[in-house]
Amino acid sequence: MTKIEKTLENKSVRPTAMRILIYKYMAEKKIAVAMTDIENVFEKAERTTLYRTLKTFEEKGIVHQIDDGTNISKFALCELGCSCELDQDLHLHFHCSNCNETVCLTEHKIPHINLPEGYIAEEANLVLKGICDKCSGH
Amino acid sequence: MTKIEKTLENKSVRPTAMRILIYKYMAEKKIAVAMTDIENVFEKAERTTLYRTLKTFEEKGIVHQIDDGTNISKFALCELGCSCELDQDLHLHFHCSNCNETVCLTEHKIPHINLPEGYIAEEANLVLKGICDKCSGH
DNA sequence: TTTTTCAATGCAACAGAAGTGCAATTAATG
DNA sequence: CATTAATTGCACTTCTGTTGCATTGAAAAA
Repeated sequence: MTKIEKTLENKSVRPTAMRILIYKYMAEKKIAVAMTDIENVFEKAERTTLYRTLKTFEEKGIVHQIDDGTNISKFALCELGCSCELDQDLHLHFHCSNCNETVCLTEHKIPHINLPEGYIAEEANLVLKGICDKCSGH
Repeated sequence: MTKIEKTLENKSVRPTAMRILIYKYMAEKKIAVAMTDIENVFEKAERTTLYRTLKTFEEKGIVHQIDDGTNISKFALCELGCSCELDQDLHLHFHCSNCNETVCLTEHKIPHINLPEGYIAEEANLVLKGICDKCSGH
C-alpha cells in the first residue's frame, strides 16, 4: 500500500485508481488546479467523476477549494497544519494575473480583524492578486 | 436634474432611465446585490442590458464588483473614499452564511501583508464569512 | 427642424461551469 | 459465491455570463 493510499484511507476515502491518480497529480503540481486542468489531464475519465472526486476530497479535508476571483474554482491539497476541515483555513492565496496561476501561501496567515458588534466570523478568505515570483523575474 | 443623474454624469455615464432605476435600487438596498436580484426586480428589462449596465458602472467607478466566495458576482455602490477605480479597493466584505447577504465593511481596511521575495501585490480581496449582526441577534 | 451619428437597448444564440438522476460497474462484506 | 454499498459513466439540465447584430432613441451637426 502506497503512501497516497494510506493518506486517503486515513481520511476515510476509498483509495480507488481514479482518486489515487488525481491525488498524485495534485501533489506533483505545486499550484492550485482548476477542474479544466484535471479534465485535460484525465481525458478518458468522466467530468462528473472528477467533480465528485474533488467534492469528496473537500468534504474529507483532503483538498481545500480556493476562490481566487477568476470565477473558476480551484483546488489544492491540504498540508499538515492546514485547518480547513475546521472551516478555519486561515492561510492566504496569491493569484498571478500574468501566468494566471494560484498558489497557497501557507506560511502567511490572515491577520485577525476586529469586526463590528454583532458580527461573528467563522471563515476568512484572502486573495492577493499581482505578479508572482516567477513572472516578476526575481 | 436629480442627484442620481448628476452622479452619473460626473462619472461620464449617460443617465438613461434604466441606469437611473438600477442606481436607485442599489442605493436603497444597503447590501451587495447579485445579477439575479436585479433581474427579479426589473423583469421587463433584458438580462443583457442589466449586465452591460453593471459593467459600465464598474468601469466608470460607480460600483465595485464583489467576489464573496459564493461564485456569484455581487455589486455594491462605491462610496466616497472608495478607491476601487484605482484597482486598490482595500475595504473588506462580510458574507453571512445564514441570510446569505454580503455587506461592505468600508471602514475596515485590509491589513498590509508582507509577501515573499518576488511577489508583487496589486489587488487584494478579503471576505469574512460567518453570522452578521442581524442574524446573530445583537 | 431635419438629418446624421453614436450610444443604448433588445433579441437570439452561445459558451462554460456546475449539478442531478439513473444505469452500469466495481469493490467490500457476509 | 451472493449481497450490498460505493463509485463511475452517461445523458441531460440549469445557471451565469458573453457576443453579434438589428433596432431604438437621444444628442449633435447641418
